Amino acid sequence: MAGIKEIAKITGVSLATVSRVFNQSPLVSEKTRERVLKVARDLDYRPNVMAAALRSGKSKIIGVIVPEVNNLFFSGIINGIERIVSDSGFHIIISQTHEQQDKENTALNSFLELNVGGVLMSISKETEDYTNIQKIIEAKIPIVFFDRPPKLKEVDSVVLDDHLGGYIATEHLIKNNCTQLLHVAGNQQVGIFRDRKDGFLAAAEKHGTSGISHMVAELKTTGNQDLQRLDAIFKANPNIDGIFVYGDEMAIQVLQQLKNRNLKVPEQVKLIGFGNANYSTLIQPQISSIDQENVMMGELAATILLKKLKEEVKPTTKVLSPKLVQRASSKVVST
Amino acid sequence: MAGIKEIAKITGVSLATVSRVFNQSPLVSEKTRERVLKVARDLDYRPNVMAAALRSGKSKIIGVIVPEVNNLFFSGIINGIERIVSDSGFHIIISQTHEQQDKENTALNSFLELNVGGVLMSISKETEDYTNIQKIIEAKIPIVFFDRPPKLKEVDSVVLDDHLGGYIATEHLIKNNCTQLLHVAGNQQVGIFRDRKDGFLAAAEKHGTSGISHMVAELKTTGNQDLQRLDAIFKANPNIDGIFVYGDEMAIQVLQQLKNRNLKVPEQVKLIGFGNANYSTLIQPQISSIDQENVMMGELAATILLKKLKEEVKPTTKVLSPKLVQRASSKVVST
DNA sequence: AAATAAAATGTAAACGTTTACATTTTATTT
DNA sequence: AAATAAAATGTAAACGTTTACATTTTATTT
Repeated sequence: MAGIKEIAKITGVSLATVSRVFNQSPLVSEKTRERVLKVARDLDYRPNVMAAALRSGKSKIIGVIVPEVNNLFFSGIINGIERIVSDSGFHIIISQTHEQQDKENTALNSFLELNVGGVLMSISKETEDYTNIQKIIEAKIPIVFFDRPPKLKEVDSVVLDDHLGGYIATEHLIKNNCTQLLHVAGNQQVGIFRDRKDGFLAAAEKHGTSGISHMVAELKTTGNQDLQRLDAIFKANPNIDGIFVYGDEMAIQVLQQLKNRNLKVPEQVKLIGFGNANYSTLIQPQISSIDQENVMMGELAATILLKKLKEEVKPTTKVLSPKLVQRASSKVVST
Repeated sequence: MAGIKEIAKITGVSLATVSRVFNQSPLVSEKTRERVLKVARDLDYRPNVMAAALRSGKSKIIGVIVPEVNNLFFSGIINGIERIVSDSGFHIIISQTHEQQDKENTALNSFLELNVGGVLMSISKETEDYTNIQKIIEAKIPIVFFDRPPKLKEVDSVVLDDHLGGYIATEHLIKNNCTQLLHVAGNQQVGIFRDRKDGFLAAAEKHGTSGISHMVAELKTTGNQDLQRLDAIFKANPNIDGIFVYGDEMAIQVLQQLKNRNLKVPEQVKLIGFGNANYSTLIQPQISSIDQENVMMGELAATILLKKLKEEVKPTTKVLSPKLVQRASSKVVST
């Protein structure tokens, strides 16, 4: 395998100059640059990332930490990141936390060992101790958070406006003539679920004067108990005609419950989920949802990181707006 | 950040000896080993992976290539790999091909640049040219394939017995009193889908003498046309009472179709999918499926790779047996 | 106790780059 | 044309390990 040395010898130029060519230094004439690149191509030269990393103290690796890889939201983000990073010469290394702080710490330590050039991450639900994140920051490794930033100031992050998402979903139901609203809310320990509920409340209360009533059912577990509680609510409140569910997976199950009660969707009850998961479309009727713009989120986070790798920029928080995706489950049906 | 040099100085031992300690060389006395490890702990020493990789030509990184990360099958495999590799000091780097050969090549080249210690991969559906894989093999980098090996001899691989899976699924339907069998088959270009179909045929034909009849509907696209064709089949063959679908995602859609035709599942028609995806349980009735033992597959592939990293072992192909997971959609109902 | 073998340790070069500093070449100004 | 500034190139050390080979120490055999 040819190295910088061979290229230097063949082109009759010094090691330093060859190195400069590959690091796009402006301190090299067009003529020699071309000569060097030609020889490099001929020799099928590929820079030794390890050597460069050792000498410079920074590797061409970007560490990505997500709670779970097998999740449409996060895998979409990863795709967005890949799209941006792929032609920048950086390699991506993905770690999962499975929502466990110790796995997160292991991953962060791994990144330190690898001298990663930068980090993109979403913190786990469990994480409350930020010392490992601080280590990264102290090591001057640029880090950008997406979706779930830590409660620290002066950090870069790209997040979704979940409050707005809840608001949009609810307003959509109201516009489509729903008057008795129900929000099936997720675990209120989780910030984003709280935001979605608050968005629901804000929209519902805004229209409260015009005969709109609303209620919230908060789910605790993911087991069958929750579903039974929900069913009891449907039984006790037969007038419910619009439901906003905090997530698509639960929305599918709510749809099943409604079917079991012989409530027609969307004729009698309109339904909207959150997350725009692909299985929203596997079922009949297809379920309306709120798209989280996750690919965009990944692209943005990566873009910010790449910029930080080049120059000093002060921390920013970018807030993305979710988008309504209307499908059959919330359509107005003329009778 | 402390290095091997500081440790050597403090313990009064040479660089080489310190290095030996961290590489579990047997050529170091218990006494000095302990002394070195103690000092290392005190200094919070962490070996510089880059330097080691540069000198030895092999990095402590294992490259993993999957078609798609957002896929329960592959993410399960990744989890299996992580479980085995995590406490071996190796780092995992995951790349997706999105079933495109050029992305696969990019990933493989990336791995060469990073001097990965080993590779675990499942080739993309598109891949027919193995030159990049050969490059890895020529570079003496151990490689183990899972689920989709290339058509090369002398490679290590861990695969699923899809034929057996199809057979088990079909036999399950027959045992549960189905006599008019339908197999909804996937794209026959794909080897595993062919195997599943062959398994179906083998089981059906074995019982053909005892009044079992069977037919196959092969799907070409994933669009609505296929669903319409299927519906036509159901209409023309109202006696079908057992359906084996090549995958769970399609199985959900088949279930919808059956419901639309007012065919009761499992009372009138029994249904079984393949893959044991989590959404099989989101819907009513929950869909029976064939579990692909993917976590086990990842664990096994990783185990084989780690062994290959230590010693010379000759290529093996390990075939895993899929398992039946029975749920409501194929239960026998007493009337 | 001497001779030999085995175990433990040490020396020094090397892996392939980057980079601070020095030097040379080219372009610009007077 | 000389003086100066800017651009391009070169030199050599360094990054933190590993490892072939050499040497010393310890254990074993005669």
